[in-house]
Amino acid sequence: MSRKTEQTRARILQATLDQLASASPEKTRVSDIAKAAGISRQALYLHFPTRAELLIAATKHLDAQVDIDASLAESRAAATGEARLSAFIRAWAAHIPVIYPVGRALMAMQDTDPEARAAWADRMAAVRHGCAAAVAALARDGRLRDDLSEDRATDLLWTLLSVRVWEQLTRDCGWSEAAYLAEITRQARAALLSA
Amino acid sequence: MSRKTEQTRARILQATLDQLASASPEKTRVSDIAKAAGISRQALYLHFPTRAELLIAATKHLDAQVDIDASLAESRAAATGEARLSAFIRAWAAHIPVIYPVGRALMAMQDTDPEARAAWADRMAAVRHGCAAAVAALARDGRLRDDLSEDRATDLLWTLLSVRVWEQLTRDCGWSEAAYLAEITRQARAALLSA
DNA sequence: CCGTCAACTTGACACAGTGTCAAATTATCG
DNA sequence: CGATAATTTGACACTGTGTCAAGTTGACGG
Repeated sequence: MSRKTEQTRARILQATLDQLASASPEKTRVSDIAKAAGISRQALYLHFPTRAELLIAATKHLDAQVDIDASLAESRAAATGEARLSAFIRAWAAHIPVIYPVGRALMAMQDTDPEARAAWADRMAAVRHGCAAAVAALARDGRLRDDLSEDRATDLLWTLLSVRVWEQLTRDCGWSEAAYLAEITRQARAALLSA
Repeated sequence: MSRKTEQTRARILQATLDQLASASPEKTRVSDIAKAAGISRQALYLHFPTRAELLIAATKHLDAQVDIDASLAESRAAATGEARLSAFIRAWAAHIPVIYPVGRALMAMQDTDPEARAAWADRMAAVRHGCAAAVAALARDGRLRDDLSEDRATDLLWTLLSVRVWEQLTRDCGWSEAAYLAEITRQARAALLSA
């Protein structure tokens, strides 16, 4: 892959993210993205075989830029389970708005494209993994609600932290991100911690 | 509107609900529904102008069949705010699986069709109204968390009871409906009630 | 300075699904 | 039975994705 190919590829990916962020993701067409990248629609297909793969690649491109692992470092380093839970929620709450535009596009494709479905499921599985780690830390401290298995607790936390919940609270209900963070943290503690 | 027209209309609506329930709603085409109803695709368009309107009509048809108001009677009759909350959640939890297939189809169209969006938003607004009533009853009893406005509390309950949350817990996580009901009720109490 | 090869453009087309139209046919109802 | 409403058949426009082929541009090595 030549220097130029790589440059164009990056340009397309950036144009994809820009376009998704500015217009409603669902009605962003391949031709819109190509135009934003300054190439023809057909040229875009020389780099990415399908719309779904383009979106998936854009997600990875975004990941490479933001380095989610760094923001999770605080969570991993936490001394107690409770601290770990708080730090995890804080990191994730800060991350959602970043991935939301492309996430929305990917979610909208879930029904029609199995690849997009798998890609999004994969990312959500990573979040679930983080939830599970926080739950395990709580359990280790003996702070997990005793009528809840770790699996159930993970399901609950994962659902509480889902993009859909964030979307409804911040977009439909108009909550600020700070209000979301505060209330969801409280909610997660109420859901998981023993009395 | 003649007898026959009404019969056909009802047959189409029922076929729509059946089809939506048996196949994945997003990929149920107008032609599939017409076939299930035993008429031609074009004949279906004589009764419903667009796919969106058909889905909306199917939702109303379903409503007429199930009589949601009756199941909410217990909630409205509740003596205390807490009883009202529990009864409301119970009624809604029983109702979600019923409306889920058509709701899923409507949700999938939200991005492309403004009418479908409005129709679904309207139904969700009705749920929100029920949430608000339960919250108001709690407030009247002085049982509402004092650091929460009624609006905020309603937002929270409404989100907790959203179809997406139900979907994730019961479909993705495999929770039984009973488990969903128990945990969401607990969650709602933890979210709203003062200590 | 000139080929060559890769990247890109232009324009055409197939395909699926929605929605529209007109003409012919079949039911239904008074 | 006859008028009219309901339905069928078949064709077509439109949108967006994805494919294909032929021609153009430009960078780079010899």
